[in-house]
Amino acid sequence: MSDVTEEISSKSTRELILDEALHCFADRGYEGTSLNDIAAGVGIRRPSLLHHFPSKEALYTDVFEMLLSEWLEGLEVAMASPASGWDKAELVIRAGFDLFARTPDYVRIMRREALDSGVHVGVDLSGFLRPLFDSACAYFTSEMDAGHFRRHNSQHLIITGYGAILTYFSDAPFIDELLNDQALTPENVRDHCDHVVAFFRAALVA
Amino acid sequence: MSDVTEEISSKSTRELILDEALHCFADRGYEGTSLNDIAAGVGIRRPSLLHHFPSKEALYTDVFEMLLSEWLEGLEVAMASPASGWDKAELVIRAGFDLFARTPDYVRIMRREALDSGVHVGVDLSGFLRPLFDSACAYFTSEMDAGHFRRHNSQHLIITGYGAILTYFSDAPFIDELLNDQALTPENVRDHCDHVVAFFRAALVA
DNA sequence: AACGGGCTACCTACTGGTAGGTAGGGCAGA
DNA sequence: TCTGCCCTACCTACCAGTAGGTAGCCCGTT
Repeated sequence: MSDVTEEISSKSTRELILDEALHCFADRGYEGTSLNDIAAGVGIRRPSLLHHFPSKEALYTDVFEMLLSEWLEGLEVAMASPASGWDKAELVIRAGFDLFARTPDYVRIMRREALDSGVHVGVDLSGFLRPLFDSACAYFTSEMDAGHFRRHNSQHLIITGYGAILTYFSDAPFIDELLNDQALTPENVRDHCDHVVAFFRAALVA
Repeated sequence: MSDVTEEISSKSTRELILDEALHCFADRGYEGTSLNDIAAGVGIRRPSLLHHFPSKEALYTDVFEMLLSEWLEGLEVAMASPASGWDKAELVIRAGFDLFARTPDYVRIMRREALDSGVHVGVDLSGFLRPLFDSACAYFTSEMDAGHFRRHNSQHLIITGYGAILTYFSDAPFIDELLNDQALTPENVRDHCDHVVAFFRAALVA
């Protein structure tokens, strides 16, 4: 019970910090973000922030774990679907787009982490994502064996899909300039999602 | 004449600095790299480095302009090829892979720049790349109109390709972990290139 | 009275950048 | 051939500013 009240009373500021930290880290990266920036965004001083998190790295790790758990949850639900064949692949692609469109800041943090080879985060990133990767590989391979999909190397296929989907969100500011338009409006996200789905379908389904 | 000797004597250190800066910026980003890091890598002190470049930002801009000119050169040659239809698309994809495999550090800097919306660099990035983007769009659109390719939205198609190709190099450390293998060995790069070519061919060529 | 959550004031380490000095090569003129 | 000068490339020492983090006080709630 005391747990709960403690949670409620402290959660507000703590969550405000997590939200602001998420946004700052996504926007300017780990090194480019100072605790002063985050604290100022919340409306408190840096030492007050450090009252809630023991260090910058601990704060970052907490943000990153939020990210991972949300992704894992979102994708596992889609991958556990009883659908099969192309329907399931499309379902997972669309789930990924929904997930990433909902949390573009997460995508940019993940991309930065991939670039930095995970030096800032104290969690076992590959340990987290390998199971998803492996089960996705197994799915595509079995569908190819069954003749439902054209034959491709499953690992490379998934890496290609990962890059194609994530890039649209991570590089959104850059794509804005290329398109002379806002990449992340709901319509444009849907358009791109439809395109990726159609593209992968054309490549996979004979 | 005095120009030449001046160039020869100073070029060596200047180029060493540019090389080291390229590597550091790619590895740890603009904010994560200090001038001390770069100077130490070259084997000189920071003030000596600032003798060759007026500021950190100027050094970064020089590195980035090296990148842009090399990319522009490499891709324009491929895009100017007289080939047509799928042959030309494959040629450009393979040229891109060659280019990026030769200079993976450039890819990572470009990706960081895309994430940071180009705040560090004093050059007009979209102005540089828009012509390539637009002419690639025009090419695919005309080939689709001629019935050589399946119909897709050209802009989204190129963004998908851009993401699929670049990610393999920018996220190489991350992909290493996923594959339990070195992503950037010549064999693996060739394999992935072959995969992307086959994948795009399957999606585009009816 | 105890305490949670904020504050000011401070610390050390390090940042990008500057000031000023030095070693040594190239070169014009005696 | 020697001498004096300039220039490049590097150095040490320092600057102001900012980073992350700590110590300790204040104050409203319980």
